[in-house]
Amino acid sequence: MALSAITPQFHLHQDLQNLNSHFPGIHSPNKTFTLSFKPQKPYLISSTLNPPQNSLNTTATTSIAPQNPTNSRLLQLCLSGNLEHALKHLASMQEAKIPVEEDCFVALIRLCENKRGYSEGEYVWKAVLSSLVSLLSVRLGNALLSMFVRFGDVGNAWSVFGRMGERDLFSWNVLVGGYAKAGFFDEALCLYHRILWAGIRPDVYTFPSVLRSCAGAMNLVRGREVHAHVVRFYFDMDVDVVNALITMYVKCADVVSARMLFDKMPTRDRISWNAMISGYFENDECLEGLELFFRMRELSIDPDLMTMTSVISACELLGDERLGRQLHSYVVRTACGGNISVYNSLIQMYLSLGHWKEAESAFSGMECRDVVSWTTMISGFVDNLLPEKALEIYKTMEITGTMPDEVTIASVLSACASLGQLDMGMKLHELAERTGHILYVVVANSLIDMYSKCKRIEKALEIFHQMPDKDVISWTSVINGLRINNRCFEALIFFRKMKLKSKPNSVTLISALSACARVGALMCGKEIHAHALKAGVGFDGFLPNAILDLYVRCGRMRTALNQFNLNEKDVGAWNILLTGYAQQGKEALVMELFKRMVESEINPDDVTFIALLCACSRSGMVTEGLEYFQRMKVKYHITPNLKHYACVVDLLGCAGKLNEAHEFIERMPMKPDPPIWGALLNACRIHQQVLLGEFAAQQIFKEDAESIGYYILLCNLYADSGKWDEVAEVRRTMKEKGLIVDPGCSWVEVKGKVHAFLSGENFHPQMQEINVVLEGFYEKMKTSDFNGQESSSMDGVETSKADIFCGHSERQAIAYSLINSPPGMPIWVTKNLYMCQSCHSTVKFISKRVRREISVRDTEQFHHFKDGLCSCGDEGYCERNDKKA
DNA sequence: AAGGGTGCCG
Repeated sequence: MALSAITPQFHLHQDLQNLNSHFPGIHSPNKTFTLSFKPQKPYLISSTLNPPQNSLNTTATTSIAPQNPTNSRLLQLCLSGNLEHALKHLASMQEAKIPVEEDCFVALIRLCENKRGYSEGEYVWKAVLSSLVSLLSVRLGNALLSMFVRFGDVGNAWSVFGRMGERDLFSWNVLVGGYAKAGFFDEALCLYHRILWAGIRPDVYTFPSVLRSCAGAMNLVRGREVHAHVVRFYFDMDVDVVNALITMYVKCADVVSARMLFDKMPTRDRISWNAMISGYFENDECLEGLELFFRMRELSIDPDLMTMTSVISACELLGDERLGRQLHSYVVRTACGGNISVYNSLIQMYLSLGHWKEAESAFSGMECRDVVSWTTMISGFVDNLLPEKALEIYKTMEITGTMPDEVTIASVLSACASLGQLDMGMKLHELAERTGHILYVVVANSLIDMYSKCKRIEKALEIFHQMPDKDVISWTSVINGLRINNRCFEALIFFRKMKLKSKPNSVTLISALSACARVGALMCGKEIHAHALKAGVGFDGFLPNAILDLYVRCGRMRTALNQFNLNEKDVGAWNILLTGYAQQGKEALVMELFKRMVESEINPDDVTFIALLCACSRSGMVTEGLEYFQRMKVKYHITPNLKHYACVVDLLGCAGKLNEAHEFIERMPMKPDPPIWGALLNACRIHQQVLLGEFAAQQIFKEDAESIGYYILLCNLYADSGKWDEVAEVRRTMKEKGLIVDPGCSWVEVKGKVHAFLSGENFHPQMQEINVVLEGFYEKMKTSDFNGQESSSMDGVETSKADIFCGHSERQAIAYSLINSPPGMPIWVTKNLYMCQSCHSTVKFISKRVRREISVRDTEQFHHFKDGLCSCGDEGYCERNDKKA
């Protein structure tokens, strides 16, 4: 039966009459008693009792010592704390149908409560129920109420409450407190008003629970009403009640009211100070909080553990490392020194300010550590981009025998994710399954992220589908996982599904936008852009730059520039634009834009120089590129990373300076990684330097024998040099290793819908028409002199050459949009692999025949085809861009 | 006799 069934639906004026008749001094000005009653959560009860109108002054049944020896024995067992025997004794008494006296039940219930024996308590409650003739006495009922509330079982507490013949204020207070603690704030407030209607005068124990409910519901209006009640009942001088009021105001974000109360207090205890100080911190008014903390010190009131933990975490918010160190030394000198929580917040403070060495020494100096200490270290190392150290700490934690909780597991998983440590991640998965921690949403979310980042997207999807409750982060993780596993199309399908169930946040939108940008889904991206603006998050965090990135990657530079002008022009925005122009092959614009960036006093960062180096590399501007590389180090004090070195190798190598590139690698201050050797291998392919290329490949396979891209490069190197036996050898190795070439995939957006074409698959409903159209073009190409220029490279060996890794899916995409879009409309295709020379020629031909602009964006750059020409320049294309597959 | 008020980890 629902709570509302026994909650009388009072009419407002009737309530007021009631109230006025009991407390003539109290009337109902303003909004004080305008209460709304929401439908209640259902609780099973088997009583239809209404609370008595006035249950004050009811006396508990006087307790009488047990009359018979069996009862005496039970009482004795209870008093000696032997729950197990007591329960056995109870069972035997029930079997023998010996009535159990109230005293025994009360003692037994208290014992259950003290021993935290929930199931035992429930058993006793059933025993009480079965022996119950009429209604529960106040004494027995209160004991049961107290026990169930302690166990957080408000359902049973309510059931007990309903079976009580009489109740005193204690009964009401316990129940209100139980609802408040269990998070049923509306129910607690409803009960509070029933206390008033019943004509009972609340006491100092009532208000803290009621105020906690107002705070929990973030209901300032109700909180103010209760404040008015406090004043009218003359409890506004009681320190505990006023402390609760301060806390209520603080949690409802009304710090000013809290402070007014605090200032008016005739006496304050430490809790008043703590509530007010931490209240300031919670409301981001750290300076005021610190000021109050110093006032407290001036008044020689010693801060306690709670004061210290909250002030220390305020240093974290303020970024005040100096004060943090002072507090640290204060903590060491005082009694707080041995406290785990205080130390935990110190460690957290150091870690969040990036001083992980201090955190480490504070941590190692701790006499004892709890799971929070360990977890703080682990997640702190993850945040400080030191996942290896996070795993080290976790391994030590395992040795010391501390059991990880759900937060620990989530943090360690995030370390595994950033390290790509699948083995460790799978061990944690097993652990989470075994301990039941997988039921926590955070744990499952971290697992999705870990599996995605370790390239096990199927596992990630499996976990996602098994989750009973998915939150925004679950959806975002799976969308992002699909995106980073090159399954952007599916990512967008999930995004659509998500919108029906859960509200995407700005992180979700960024991930979805990035997926759109990847597959060139402009309309879909625009929709998300509009959604973001409508939801009022369009300018949150990285979202403006994600939108900019969408337009740039879809090749809509004009729209991109508009967006750029709207955005706050941070380094990120400039970098996106620079990278975009570099991909469009507009080197001169890149240089110009960089000049303007510097003029507008934006400091370039490492990414900026990657864009610049790429632009130089693409246009063969070796001198300029090397100059930028120097400038980055000398003028901007940016230490080049592996990606910069790879860019320089590419720059030198593609320009034919292979030996210089090799020497450059040898001179590197760090160990070259596979992508750097890959750049050299690619250069060797362009300039047909088989020996050096083979050397580079050897270096790569020593470290990375699983990435398919390098095998394809090597294959192409051999193919371009006519070494067909070696090609076959490499392909055999690939097959042995089970490496599968990504199927070519092209996306085209027609009428706002993205269509994906997978090479080798023919399941598109219009596939027949598409093939007819393509056949037509091939026929015409044969008869025209258009294909003359590349006939030399297309004869005989064509199928064995680089083209085998293309998939040619872009042809289908183009044919599809020719059929389905109006004449003259430009066509935009996005591709997951590099466009092969044969496709390049075909598309050039098509663009001339149909007089349409066709843009194909492959993994490397944009090809804008118009009137039989491509923006990349045909020579340039053969040289540089028919290289990597 | 019991019940209430303050802090730390993703």
